[in-house]
Amino acid sequence: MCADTPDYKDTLNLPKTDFPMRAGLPKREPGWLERWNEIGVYDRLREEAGDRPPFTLHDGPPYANGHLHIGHALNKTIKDMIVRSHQMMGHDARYIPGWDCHGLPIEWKIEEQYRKKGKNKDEVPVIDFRQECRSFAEGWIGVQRDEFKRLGITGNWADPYLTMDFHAERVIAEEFQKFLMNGTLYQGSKPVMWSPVEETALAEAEVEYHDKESFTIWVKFPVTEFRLPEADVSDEEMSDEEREGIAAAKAEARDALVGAKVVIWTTTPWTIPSNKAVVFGESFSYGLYEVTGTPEECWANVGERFILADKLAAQTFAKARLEEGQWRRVRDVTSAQLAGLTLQHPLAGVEGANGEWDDARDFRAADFVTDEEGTGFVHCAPSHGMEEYELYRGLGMLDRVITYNVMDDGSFREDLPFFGGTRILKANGKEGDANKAVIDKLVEVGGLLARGKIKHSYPHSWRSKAPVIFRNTPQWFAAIDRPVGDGQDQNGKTIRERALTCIDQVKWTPKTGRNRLHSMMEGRPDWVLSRQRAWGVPLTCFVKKGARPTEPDFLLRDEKVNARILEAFEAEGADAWYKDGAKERFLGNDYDASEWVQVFDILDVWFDSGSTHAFVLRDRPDGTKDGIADVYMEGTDQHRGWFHSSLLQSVGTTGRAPYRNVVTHGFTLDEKGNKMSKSLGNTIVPEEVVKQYGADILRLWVAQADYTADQRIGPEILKGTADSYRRLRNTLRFMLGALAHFEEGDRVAREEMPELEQWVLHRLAELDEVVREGYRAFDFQHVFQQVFQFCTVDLSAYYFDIRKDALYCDGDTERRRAARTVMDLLFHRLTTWLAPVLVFTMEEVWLERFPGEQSSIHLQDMPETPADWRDPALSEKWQMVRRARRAVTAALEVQRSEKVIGASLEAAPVVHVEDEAMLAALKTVNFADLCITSDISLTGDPAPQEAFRLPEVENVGVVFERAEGQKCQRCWKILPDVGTHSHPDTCARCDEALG
RNA sequence: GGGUGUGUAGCUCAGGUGGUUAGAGCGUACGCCUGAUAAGCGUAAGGUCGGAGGUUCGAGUCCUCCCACACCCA
Repeated sequence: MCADTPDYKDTLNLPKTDFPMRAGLPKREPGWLERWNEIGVYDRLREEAGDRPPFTLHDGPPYANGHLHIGHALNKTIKDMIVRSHQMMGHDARYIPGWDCHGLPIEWKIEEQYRKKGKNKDEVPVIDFRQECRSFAEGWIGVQRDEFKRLGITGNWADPYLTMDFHAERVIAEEFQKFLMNGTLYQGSKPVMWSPVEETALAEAEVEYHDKESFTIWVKFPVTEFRLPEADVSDEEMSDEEREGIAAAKAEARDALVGAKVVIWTTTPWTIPSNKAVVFGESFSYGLYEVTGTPEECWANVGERFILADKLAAQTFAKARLEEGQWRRVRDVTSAQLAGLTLQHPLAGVEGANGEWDDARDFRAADFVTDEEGTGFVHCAPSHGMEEYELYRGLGMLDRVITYNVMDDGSFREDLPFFGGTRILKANGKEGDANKAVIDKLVEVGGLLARGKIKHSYPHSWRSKAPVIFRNTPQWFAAIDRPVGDGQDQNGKTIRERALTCIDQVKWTPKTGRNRLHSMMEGRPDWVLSRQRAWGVPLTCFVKKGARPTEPDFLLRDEKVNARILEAFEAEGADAWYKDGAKERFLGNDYDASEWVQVFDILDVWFDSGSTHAFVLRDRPDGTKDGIADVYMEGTDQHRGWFHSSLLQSVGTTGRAPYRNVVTHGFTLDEKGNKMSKSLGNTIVPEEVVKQYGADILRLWVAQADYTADQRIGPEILKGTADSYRRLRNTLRFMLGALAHFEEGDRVAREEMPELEQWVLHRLAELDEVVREGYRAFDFQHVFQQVFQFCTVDLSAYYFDIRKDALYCDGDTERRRAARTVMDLLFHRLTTWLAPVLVFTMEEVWLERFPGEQSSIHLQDMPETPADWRDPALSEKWQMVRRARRAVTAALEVQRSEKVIGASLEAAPVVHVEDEAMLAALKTVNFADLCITSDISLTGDPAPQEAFRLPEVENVGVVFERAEGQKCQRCWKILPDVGTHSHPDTCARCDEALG
């Protein structure tokens, strides 16, 4: 540049904006939150909803306990993006956040506080205890609400739903009463972990495992009979010889097996009196063994025969003190033969037993038998073991195998022969006398083969540190295969039938959710509704004193009693159940209170949350018309949790599902795909991310991940997310700069625009469909990826790069006005499309252009796309143009790397186009502008040998030529006419622009 | 131990019904620009498609087994 050439920089229309390149989100986000609060965005959208179609995402309530972790953040962010995107697509999208308030973890915390103060829970009145639980939950609700809001989650935070609201407690009780009245409620029993010391049932989370030394015994169960299945000899095809052979073999086996003893091994001798069966493993190899010699002290006799798993025989005999050579294997025992055996309890027929154990024991194969330890046979006391209980429940034989031998305090019932009154554990938790009594009796009757002690991991009470036992306890169940009988049978008669039918009326995202829930529903047992706890909604019912559960008038079913309970709960909460005189109050004058027992179990908290559809969707003014939610959205673990209990509950009370869509997200893992844990030090806490990067980065991480599967998060991933954010932010910043002082009068109609602008509009029309379809399918990842790539590939690297020349250097030309019109249209679309994800940043961008106290992107809808923007023919033409451009750009790159040129404006290449259609197309556009060269020549002549070609762009050869002329000091193009105009060192265009 | 699901470049993801040298963006390296400047443009490197068998003329895509991780259950 000559010394006397003016500096033209100030005469250009350079981008002008105060929008900062760096966001400073952690500091600035709270300001926008404050602003939305002042505007009252959520409420205003509700007020202005008019006849917008409603859209309701029903919140699955988090547990009101502790600070938020990354899973909470993921969960609520997805929900928020669903709600916001539907709002902006034209719905009235409502969202009422909720909290799950009742239940064990809160009870614990309160008990823990008691222990610190040296107080005992049992000495505190229940109502006081419940009140403390309530305040505890309230405290955490406040904390979590603030933490959720900080993430930019919108919703009715002023009036959330709580499962401990009085109305909620009333509805939960009311829903329970529906099960009471329609006959699906019944009392049964089930083995649970029971602490004899505290005389209470324990949940899995309330036990801890410690090493414990236990008695271990090997017990003989005599074989009394052997019978092969009839089918074996009645086969018509069989010859007489075969028949005789089988009969002979059968007789031989019978001689060998009857009188032999099946040996079981157990570490809980006290369960032997409750034994009802023995099971074996179908695939193990078993043998018949005979004792051929014995040492001095031994409980086996010469000639005694035992059936054992071959793999475990030697070690069993060793425990019985037999030495090598004092026993021999006689023969195989096949599983078919095992199945033909009949067993007897070792105490059968013993004098003084009063026939207690005389019935034949059930004997069959089961899949929980192991051949790793023991004998290959497992003794079953289904009252004291989960696996055995499940086995016999599945067989429908529970009534034959359930015993009631063990009392609350761990003692045997008084009338149990030999052992009545003995205790498994003493009151102080130490070993009682029951095990010894059982062992002694077995020795006395010759029922024991061996004994020993073993150290093993065993569950202990978290509170008393004493060992626990498995014990069947009375519990309340909802029968899921019994006809409900409420007349709402359009989807089936029983709860299970209805649930299975309804699953197929729901849309599952991802689709695999359907099968997950379906298989669970097919296989699940009756719903155990009762918990022996204090903080929750009680099972509001009465049972007749002295009546058995099977008697028809066992349960009190009276609408008037129910109504009194509900009225009290509505006004006073479920505490009313625990107040003095509650029984008399609710039973009223119609019943003699002394004849009825008030039930004090509380409902499974899954029943609470399973009922939210009733007290939220059905009952709230901002619920839904039909009580059904458009969407339930939770983690995949909720197939067994909330999706499951909500469906069971809803189907049992309304006959249909409470949701139309079920969306699930996976779990959040660390960067390597492992579970996060404090001990591994790989946890990412939302609060930290917000502090370091801002909530928008966390939200963007959610949008970039495939949330339907497990996702990963970690320092590197967050850094990548922040990088993407910056790229996008700068693109928006450029738009803002280009739009400075844009006015309505500058607007140019589509048909007046250059084709390049029309092509951008075509892309916008395409994207509009992608965005809306994506949001409707809850597929944020696809939406964001498409929009983001559009911004980088189509805008930043192409359209913006090309139009910088016109935007900066043109005077008030139609070309420039068209470009700015497109910028404006882009602005409205990009901001609204991205607002559901980047709630803070899009507000910032929006306010930069449309400041104002009441202004907010979140009050906007996504603009409709005019039908004529879509122009497939134009699009096809411009794909061709862009292909040719790629060849030119690549050709220039060669010159650049060889230091022939720096900027592309130094070039004016000759482009040989050997395709007529392409040549014709290129001639209709300003190809030099598109390639950002000072000039370009188009020719149909065949390209010379030395021309540059791209293998993927056929029929185009580029011959490099340097641009002729001088550099225009204003627009930097190199043109021949520079210097011939009134403004020194300018080209014609710039000269005119300068006026 | 059982059931379900996931596994494609450093990162986030595309890859209808099996068919040419497996794609994109980000990041990285290098170059250009210095009028989007702690920015912008371009080029390049980078993958035994978790592993091993099998079906097929041909498999990231179908089948079997295995491995890793996760969730649910026992």
